[in-house]
This record gives sequence, structure tokens and C-alpha cells, in this order.
Amino acid sequence: MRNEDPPVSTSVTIVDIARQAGVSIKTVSRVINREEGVGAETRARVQAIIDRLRYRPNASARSLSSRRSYLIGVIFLEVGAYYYVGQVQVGAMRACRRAGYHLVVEQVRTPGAMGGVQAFAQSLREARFDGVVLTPPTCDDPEVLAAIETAGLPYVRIAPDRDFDRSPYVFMDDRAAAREQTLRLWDMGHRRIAFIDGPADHGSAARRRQGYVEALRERGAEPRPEWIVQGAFRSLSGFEAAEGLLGLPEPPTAIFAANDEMAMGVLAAAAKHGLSLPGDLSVVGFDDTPAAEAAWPRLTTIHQPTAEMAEAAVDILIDGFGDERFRGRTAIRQLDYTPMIRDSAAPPRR
Amino acid sequence: MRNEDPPVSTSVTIVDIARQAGVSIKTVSRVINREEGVGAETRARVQAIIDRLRYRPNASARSLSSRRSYLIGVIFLEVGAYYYVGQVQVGAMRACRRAGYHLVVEQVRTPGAMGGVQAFAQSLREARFDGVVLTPPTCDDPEVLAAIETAGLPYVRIAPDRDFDRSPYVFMDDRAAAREQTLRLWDMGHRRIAFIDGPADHGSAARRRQGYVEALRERGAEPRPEWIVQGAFRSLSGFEAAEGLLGLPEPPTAIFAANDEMAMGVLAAAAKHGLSLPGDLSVVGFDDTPAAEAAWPRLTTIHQPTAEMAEAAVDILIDGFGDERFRGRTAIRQLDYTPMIRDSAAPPRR
DNA sequence: GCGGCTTACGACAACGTTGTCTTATCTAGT
DNA sequence: ACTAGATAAGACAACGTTGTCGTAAGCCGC
Repeated sequence: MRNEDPPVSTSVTIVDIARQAGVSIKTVSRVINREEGVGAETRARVQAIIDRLRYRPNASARSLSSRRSYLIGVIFLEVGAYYYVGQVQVGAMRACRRAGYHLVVEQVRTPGAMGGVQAFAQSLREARFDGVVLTPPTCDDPEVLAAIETAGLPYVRIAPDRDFDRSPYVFMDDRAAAREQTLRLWDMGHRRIAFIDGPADHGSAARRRQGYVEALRERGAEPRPEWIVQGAFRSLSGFEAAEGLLGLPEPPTAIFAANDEMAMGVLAAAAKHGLSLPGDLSVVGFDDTPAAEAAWPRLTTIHQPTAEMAEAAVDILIDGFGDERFRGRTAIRQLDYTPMIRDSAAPPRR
Repeated sequence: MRNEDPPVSTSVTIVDIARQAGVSIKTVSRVINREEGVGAETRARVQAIIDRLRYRPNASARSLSSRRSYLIGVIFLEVGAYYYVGQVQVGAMRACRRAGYHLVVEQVRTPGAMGGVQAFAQSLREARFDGVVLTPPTCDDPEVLAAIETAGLPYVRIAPDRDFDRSPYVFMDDRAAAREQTLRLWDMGHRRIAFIDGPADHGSAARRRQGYVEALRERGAEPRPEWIVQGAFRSLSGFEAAEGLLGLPEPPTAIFAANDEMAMGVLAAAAKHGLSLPGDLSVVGFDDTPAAEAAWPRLTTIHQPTAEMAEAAVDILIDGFGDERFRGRTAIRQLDYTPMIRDSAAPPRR
């Protein structure tokens, strides 16, 4: 067991391994890919040499020959800014690593670049992904979907909003979570509950709004249009929405923001107005970002298992590669939310 | 100009183009890669066919043959959570798109996975990146650097903290920015200025602290140890640090958090203590996240051109590919910060 | 001892590009 | 008119794998 590591790694190939082991390259290939048809003894000998020389197969060659790139794309409308994006990557990467895949980040909208979906589609066809994961709201964009299907790429969507039998997908029951959240406010005694909506093209925002509406109707109240205001999932939009709401002749006693970022904006607006929370105003969010826990008052919200959803999506994708026709399987995976009851919601002060 | 698009794209190759154009595949290859040695007329004819058939070269084949993968890795200690990560990706992707590269995200630390840097190194060698971009604090990790150098990969670092002539890098003068920031507080009249530090392994945190210390000394004051507290760049750590600071017998009148996330935590702690900002306490941050603008009071901070730094890093990387020995060039690129003077800092109330 | 089956392995041709070298053809200089 | 030198294009061999098919050896049943 002397330290006889090879010199600097001037790329050792499958041929080197085969020669050293005295077998054919095909046999080495079989060992690498854990295929059967190799005797235990031979397998061990080859494996030992692979380990000693620190051999790693060349991804390009492998991919050219096998038509598999071991690359999975995760597609965002826009990378950056959101906490959500990071969480998706965390989960997706975990699943990729486990299965020996790499994660390529793609973005449909590239500020300052020419050609929108067109350029994206080109980029797609060139990259040779084995499959892609689509995140909202891109997962509902007909153009994007068409581009991916034209390229013949298997894909899994996270939290899509329609065409549910068009592909496998993973989701969480946003509507139910939002309904519960609203019900909790109502049952605390709130009767003037406002809702700050997400971007119009965002399916999960719409479902959260539905849950809100549903809860009110369930308690026999008709949602008032002036209490449902448009937001953009960014803290500044939450701030502005709350400003409007608090300036109303009959301001709400509770505000439900469709995501935590906007809820943080609401907190800021409340601070500006000198409101004491949660006494003067209850605020609840959705997502459970780290900032929600470090807010004051600590934000009551819904924990969304984003990373786990992304992980499940990649798992479905990779599992599907075995199958002849990926589209045949319409795997669906539902994950659970968790209400995080903290301090920002309380019965309204009389 | 009839609409005679080809049928579904059952992968058209360079051979198809060559046949249709009546030229050799090499000539097509030359057209694709904008090499010289093709007549204008031939070039146009070939290009037209490429466009008509929507041909895109096979990345794997190209990569196998040319030893270039057109893949650039961007390496984080941990993806997720930070605003920073998203911004880096935005910039890096912009540069990649421009040059026809794709961006692969890698993470050194994979929670719940075996093998730390070792597994990472394997993953690296397998992926065949053309080059990688390292972000802090990973860009200062000797093990990671050694792994990358062993693999013979060109790399560019973003905001490294040492070994400045080991590779090209891009940076921003954190120290100067923090010094100015501190000076502004001092010159407003603050004499008890606390600093919430970042993680110990984070070079830019250390430089910001140096700037803070330097500013105080410049004004003839010696920094008090109890006013420099450890944080972790997360909002919760900012909250906790502020709690400690505000409980001091002689609490600071201003708190400088080494990043915005922690500053947001400080804001929360101040709200908890019923402080009126900025009268009772001035708070300043560093980074200029979107949340900083939607806070109340709006957070005074330093705008860091993160996306631009990442973009520059990728540009340097790609430019360097032309050169024989990448290590020969030690390109350095400095970008400027911008103080964002908003409402969270003001002269102390007497 | 023969055919038929299984197991373990190898030969060889893809895979779709790019790199290197060679070969026509055209242009300019004398 | 002849050569030198540029320019345009092609032939062919890599690149490092995997897929397909072939085959030798061993085992079984009779």
C-alpha cells in the first residue's frame, strides 16, 4: 500500500484502464456502468485500477455515444431575487448529485438580450439536456411548453396551473393552505381581511387567492374587491399594497399576503403608520422564508416544501428516463404544507 | 417563401446540411464556427440551409472533438437562501448566454450527502467544465482551490481574500465602502457605533470590519470589543446580535450590519424594543437587497454590483480560453460600490 | 458425446463533431 | 508563360465512450 498515486492527472481514459487490467474496453465500460456480464473477480480487478488511477469517464464521449448528457436543466422565468429560486436549486441539486447528474440553470427571460422564447429554445436544443424541470410561472407558458415538446425533451413541472395531464408534475395544495390560513384569521375574530395577490401569471398566487375567497364564503362573507389588491411577489409591492389598504376609509384588521416577501413589505408599511402589531393589525404570509422568522413580530406563515418539491421533480424525471415513452407516465406527487403559527396574527383589538 | 418548415426535428446533423448544400461537412463546420476559408457565396448558401433546417450542432460531439464543453461552473459553498447567490447567477448567465455557454451550478457542501470536497472534486472532473467561477467564501478554501488546480481547470474568483496572484479575480473595495459608511455615521454625530460581523470564513465580512475599525481610528476612537459582535449573514443572527447590543449597559446609537439581511434582523429587534428609528437608533447595512428598500425606515446601505462582478468574472474566464496558459494572465477587475443613502440613519437624538 | 443453454468477454462500428493535412483553383509577379 | 503564394474546399483520422453482435468456454441433460 505504498503511496504510488499516478502523476498529475493527464486525463486517463478507458483505454488505459483496459490495458492495465488486461481486458477489453467494453468490459471496463460494463464495470463503470454496473452492467452485468462481468465476473466478480474481473470486476474487482478493474474497479481497483479505476480507483487507483482515479479514472472518471469523459462526459462528452459518454453522452455522444449514449445519447444521454447527464445534464438536467432547471428553468426559471428569471433567476435571482426570489428565495424560491434558491430553494428549488437546493432540492434539484440534491437529487442530481444522488444520481450523478449535473444541474444547468436556464432562464427564459434574459434582460437585455435579444430574442425571448426563441433564443431560449435554441439554447435548449443545443444544450442536450436529458430533461428539464419547469418552475412557475414558466411551467404554464404555452410557448415554452411548445418549445420543449418540439425538442422532444421530457419535463416535469413544479406547481403548474393547467394542462395537468400534459406532463408529470409535483404540487402542494396552495388553495387549501390559503383557505386554512384565512379561516384561522376569521376564527380569531377578524372580519375585515385583505388579500395581497401575486403576479397575474402566477398560478399558485391565483390558487392562494381562491383559498382566501373560499374561506370567506364558507363563513358567509362575500370578499370585497377593494380588499383584494394586486401585488408582484416583491417586498416593495407588498409595502405599496399595504399603504393603499391602510388608507382605506374602512381599513382591514388583517392582511394576508400571498408570499412572505410581500408580507415583509406590509410589516414595513405598518411600522411607517405607527401601528402596533399584531394588536392593530394582523399580518400573515406564505412560504416561510428565513426572514419571516427574524421579523418582528415573527411572521405567521405557511411553510412550503420548495426544496423537496424540486427534489421530487428531478427524481420523477430521472426515474422516467428508463421508460420508452416518458410522456406515457403521468406521475404526480403532492407534498404537504405546514402552517407556521408565530406572532404576527392575533385577535383584533376591540 | 412558402412555409415549408421541416417536419418535427428528428435531430438534423452536420451531414444533412453538408449534403443539402453540396459541400463537405468540414465546410459546414467552418460556417458554424465562423472560421475563415469559406467563400462568401458558399457561406451564405450553407447558412441559409442551417437556418431553414434549424440545425444546431450537437454539443456532446463538438465537445468531445474540440475538448471544449461550453459549460461553465459557478461554485457556491451552499446554494439557496442568500440573495447574493441569485445575483451571481444573473450576471454569470448573462455573460454565458452572450458567448454561447451554459451555466452549471455546483455546491461544495451538500447537506446530507457523503464526502465533502472529495465528492465535489469528483463531480468536477466528470463534468468537464471549460472553467469555473468561485464565490466567497469557497474562493478561499485551500482544499477546493487545490482540487480545481489538480483538475487543471481555469478559474476566476469573485472577491477572494488571499493568494491574489493565484488566479484572475474580480472584486469591490469592501473596506473602503465600510469605512465611508462608518465615517458617515460618525460625522452625523454617532459616537457609539456597533458592528455586526459576518461569518469568520468570509473574507468580505472581514474587510468590512476592517473598514469599520479603520474609520473609528481615523476619528481617534478605539473600537470597543463589546460593540463588535459575531453574526452569520442571516437575518436571525442580526436579530440576536442586536438583542445583545441593545441590552448593553451603554447601548450603541448606531448599528452597522455587515450585510442587509442582518440589518433587517436589527430592524426587527429594534421594533421589538419599541425603538423609534432612526431617532433612537440608526441602522445601516451592506449589499442593497430589494428588501432593504421596502423596509421601514428604508435602509441606508451600500449597493454592491454583484451581478456585474459575476458577469465580469465569466467574461475574463471566456476571454482567457483563447490563451495557451490561462494561469499566465492574472486579470483583475475592480467594480465600484454605490452608497444608498436612505432613511435608516440620522443624527442621534440628544 | 452431442446439442442447447448460459455466462463472460471481446471486436468493431457507431455517435457528430473538429483538427490536420492535402489538393485544386485563382491571382500576382516576373 | 511559368512559378510562388494565397484562397477555398475536401478527405480522413481523431475524440472516448456505448451498443450490437459474435464467440469461446463451461454446464446441463440425456
